[in-house]
Amino acid sequence: MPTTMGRRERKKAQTRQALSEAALRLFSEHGYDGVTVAQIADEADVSIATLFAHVPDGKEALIFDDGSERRIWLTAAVHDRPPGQSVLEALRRSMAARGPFTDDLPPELRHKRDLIVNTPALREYSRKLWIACEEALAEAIATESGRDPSDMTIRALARYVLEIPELAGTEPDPLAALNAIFDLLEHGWPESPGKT
Amino acid sequence: MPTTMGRRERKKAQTRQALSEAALRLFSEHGYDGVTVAQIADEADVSIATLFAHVPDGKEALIFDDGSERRIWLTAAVHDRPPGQSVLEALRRSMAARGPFTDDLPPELRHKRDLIVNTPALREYSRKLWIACEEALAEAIATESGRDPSDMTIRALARYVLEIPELAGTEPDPLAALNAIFDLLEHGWPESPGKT
DNA sequence: CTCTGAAACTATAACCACTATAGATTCAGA
DNA sequence: TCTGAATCTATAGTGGTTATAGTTTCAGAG
Repeated sequence: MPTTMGRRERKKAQTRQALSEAALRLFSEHGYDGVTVAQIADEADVSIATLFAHVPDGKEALIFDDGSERRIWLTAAVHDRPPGQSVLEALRRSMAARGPFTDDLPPELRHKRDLIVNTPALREYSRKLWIACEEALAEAIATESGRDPSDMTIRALARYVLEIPELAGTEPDPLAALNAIFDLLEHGWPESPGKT
Repeated sequence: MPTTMGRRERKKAQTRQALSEAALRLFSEHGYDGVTVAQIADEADVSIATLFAHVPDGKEALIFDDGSERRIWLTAAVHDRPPGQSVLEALRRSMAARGPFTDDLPPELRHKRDLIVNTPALREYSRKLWIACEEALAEAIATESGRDPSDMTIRALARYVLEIPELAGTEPDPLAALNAIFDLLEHGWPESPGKT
């Protein structure tokens, strides 16, 4: 067997990519709500049934991958951090280099990111993909900090970290927002005890 | 004008309540996905068009109110807290007495709460209602703590607090989970600096 | 009390996302 | 080469949701 997949899987990947590109092109041109899945299927030259066979999560999932890349990337960021660096610091730096927080991206990806951030349905689905990593991230943090993985504090921390892209992504200065949020998570809410 | 509304608004409220009750009854009996909006409209003896006129947010919104009650309740919890009590402490106590965190409720409301917690679509919509209060809560916190309302730290705090019902609601001991999360928000993530 | 206009309701038809089914084609491995 | 599974297709259907146009019901003005 050759290292490249067989013709079958190659065609499958081609079809999936054609759908992804068609969707991104049409969304950019007419807006998310201005495009029907029928148009996308047409543009990619497949039937509607085929479209849904490739993208079981529906219309919003068309321009995303299946999310496994995110999960791997996250757990790696936690486990492979340099010595002496805290888990939160590692997550902060990794996130800052990614997603909505840097403009150091090919223009094509920037356009895609802007489309996602400015389209509620896509932003929400992006959040879903992040949240789907909650368990994996919680496990990674539990391992690294020697705590119990069922500790609610860990689950909450994982959730709150994964919520950051949606929370900070729409801010005028996303990177500053990201840093402010990580500061909150590291040190807590700095309130003077109460009113007089 | 009498203190009670006119017949018109009374009938409107009646219809809305009939829809709400019909939906709750049918959801409880056949599950959320086992009921169509047509059945609900039928049970409430109105047309489908009328159903959507009363509940513009769609099927999931049928058993919820419009969310304004939540908003009022939240801002009151912050502004009317006893002297010497911190904002987070006030929110912690208020939330603990409500929603998924106490069983001190009429059995009818308990059933409704269980239905919501166990039905993904309803749980998600409940979260939406909470998040819709983010801006109001952020403003309240900003006022009480003398900070700038556009401070990202405040927005994040508000968001994280409003995320608690969904985060802790499914835990075996929701109240303990709620307290653990509030501890995290108050004191931050207590991590030893890093690995060797 | 009556008129008038707005609001609520209705039936109907349509749109769109999504699913189910059954059959045709294509490829992989025995 | 043969067999079976995967892919794709057309088709028809379900269900949520919206638009339209017309009818009934009420509130307030005169």
